[in-house]
Amino acid sequence: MPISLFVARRLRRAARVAFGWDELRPGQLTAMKAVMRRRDAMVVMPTGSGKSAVYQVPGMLLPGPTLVVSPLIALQRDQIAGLLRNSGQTAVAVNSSMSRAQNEQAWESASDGTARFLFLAPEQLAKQDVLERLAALRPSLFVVDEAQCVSSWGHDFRPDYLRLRQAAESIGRPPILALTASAAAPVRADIVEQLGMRKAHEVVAGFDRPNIRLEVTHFLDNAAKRRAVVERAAAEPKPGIVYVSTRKDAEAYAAELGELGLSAAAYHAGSRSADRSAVHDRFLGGELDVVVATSAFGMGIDKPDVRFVLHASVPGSLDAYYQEIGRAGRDGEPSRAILHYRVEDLGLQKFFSTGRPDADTIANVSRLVRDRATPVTPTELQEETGLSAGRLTAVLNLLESAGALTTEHGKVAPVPGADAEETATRAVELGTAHESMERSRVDMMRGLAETTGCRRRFLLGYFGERLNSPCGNCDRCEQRPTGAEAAVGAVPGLSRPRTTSPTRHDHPFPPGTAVHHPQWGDGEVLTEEENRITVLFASVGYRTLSLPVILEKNLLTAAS
DNA sequence: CGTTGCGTAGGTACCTACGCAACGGTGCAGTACT
Repeated sequence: MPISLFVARRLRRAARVAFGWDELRPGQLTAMKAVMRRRDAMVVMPTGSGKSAVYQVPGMLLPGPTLVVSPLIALQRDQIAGLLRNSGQTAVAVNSSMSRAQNEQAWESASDGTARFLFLAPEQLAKQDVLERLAALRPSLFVVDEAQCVSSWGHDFRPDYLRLRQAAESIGRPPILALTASAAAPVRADIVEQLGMRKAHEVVAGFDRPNIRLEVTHFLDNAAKRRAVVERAAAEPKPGIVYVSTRKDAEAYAAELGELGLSAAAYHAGSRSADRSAVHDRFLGGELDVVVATSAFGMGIDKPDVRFVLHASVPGSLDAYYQEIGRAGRDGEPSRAILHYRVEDLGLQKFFSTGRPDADTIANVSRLVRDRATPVTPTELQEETGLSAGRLTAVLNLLESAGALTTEHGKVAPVPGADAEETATRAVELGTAHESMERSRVDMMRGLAETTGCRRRFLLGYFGERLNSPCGNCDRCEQRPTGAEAAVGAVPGLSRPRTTSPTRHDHPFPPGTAVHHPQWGDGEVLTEEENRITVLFASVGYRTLSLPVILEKNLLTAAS
């Protein structure tokens, strides 16, 4: 019998015995087989599609324990409980919420084989003693759950995410499995690069959630928008989530909705953790009509019957938007994603997307490392520079990417022969490039809000998925119900007959085309609407280009 | 980048207008303190 059939049979049997599943979905099986063949794998599957099983089933069959890097301690608890409940498997976690004795106990069960799964936050893997213990465990699989965090948090907020590559190498480099529910192409590429994945097998399931109606309402006046948010949240079928961009707004809207007699609560990182988990539990338990939340309310919210997600303000990227609206309608019933849009609201998101380390700080840290005769610990550097731990790690990450320094056994040393000035400049450039990409992601959010075409087509195009006919379930489609999308791609001044083939284009840059721009280099066309296209450039991020202009000035060339 | 809150200048005895500074999101871990 061919080996792959044999592996598939083992996987199916394990899934049946442990989880009681009669069969595995095609995406699941493909990804599991890659894991069993000790290949690196990048898996993008929607929540609720059995994504966790991709590591849980092979984890039972592989010889060594499975290490799971997971961003939130609360999420780790849920998954440990879920594993025990669904399959009887014992899993443990090591983190700061537990006593020293509890953590010791967890290490013990991981090493004697009682626990097959060990959950850790990335910050744990920044510690030398943790790495040594992990190396001794000889894990068979290195899982990065919620892997979008590598890209979205690693560059600034939680820089230890960018050190996972080194961590994996120092514990014997087991195969890496990255799991996420949503990641556009550049995010996937960033994850693969930052984790140092080799020939990663990619499994990307469909992004479309056709039961969620997409809608955007434009406002000029802030007061009018705020009134409309309250009215809409009150009028929609419950339960629902209102996303806001500040803690203050969360409190304000929750209070207003409460005054209207709704059962509403605010959720953000500024509240006490007991209050936060109470809101979480009450929402999942069906006691709350509406949660008004910042982006803190997200991962781990798996409630099937959320009927609407209302954005009181734009999120910072289509990735964030998609994740947030994706919490609606998981039961497959009709649901709504409503965005209340003001162009001014993009300002706050632009602000959030800045904050890279400045050139002086980078040069200073580089000099300090270089001036030392021996490798230096980050703690020492922190004392000398006065930078916070996170800030310093972000600077070190940039300098390391630029080839200025290396980290070994938890100590930082200069790369022999590297030009100090050149590498510092390179580090600054890397920071700038990342910031430019982040800001272009905000522009894509604007693109969705301001598109004149089908919103779902735009959104799916961003994720690299092409929708050939308009969705019929967004406000744009409803405004132009007859042959609306036949006009897509039309250049003003050219009359063209309505076509039954919506994939025909009268320009050489349909979505999916690889293109080259003299200033921005290589890119790929993502979406098209009326007389413009959106291109993702590797160097500068997303750019929206006017078709008449690029055609007239011959600005863009199709690569193949 | 836009909103908000504070202080001051203006012209009129308290209230309005303006300018400028501060603020804005996501969590881990480890330490200090009840």
